[in-house]
Amino acid sequence: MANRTADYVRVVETITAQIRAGELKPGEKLPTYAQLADQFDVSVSTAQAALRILRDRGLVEGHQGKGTYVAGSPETP
Amino acid sequence: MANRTADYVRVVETITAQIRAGELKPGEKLPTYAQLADQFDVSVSTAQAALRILRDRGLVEGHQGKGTYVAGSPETP
DNA sequence: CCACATTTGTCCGTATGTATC
DNA sequence: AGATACATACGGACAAATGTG
Repeated sequence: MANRTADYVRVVETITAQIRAGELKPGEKLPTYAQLADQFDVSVSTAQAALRILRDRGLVEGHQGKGTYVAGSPETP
Repeated sequence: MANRTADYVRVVETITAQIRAGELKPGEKLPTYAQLADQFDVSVSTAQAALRILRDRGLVEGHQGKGTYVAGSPETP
């Protein structure tokens, strides 16, 4: 027992909470893969896996060469 | 045009279609990672990534040591 | 227009842990 | 005790898009 939460789940939940709390607003840019990996003390691969899920859930949108942005803005579709 | 679909997306969509078509019924066991990787001609890592998304969407449920099963059965929650 | 750095996106292989049989 | 199978984590490699000089 004492189920340890997986790292990528923690990243997903933390960012999700920040969005729902309004700390990250629609259209706003998230940190890069490398920065998130550094902040959460995980590898870039793990940070990518977390963002992949957030993309799949429609919470964020990634744009190659630019960055990852919070979805929900009227300008994003 | 000619949008090249990512391998893991193709796996996700194929399995999703099979479930929605009733080809894979709730409670039924899916092939193993290795078998799926072989069928779709992708690596095990890619097959895992696809199943991770299907789990995240609640379409399937994984059980360590047993296998991955189609969700929606009254016995699965 | 071209070269370069940055950043996201995808894919692969491997290692380790945990649960089941 | 050993084999099988899912779950997580890491690192490396390459492509594609963007922005800058």
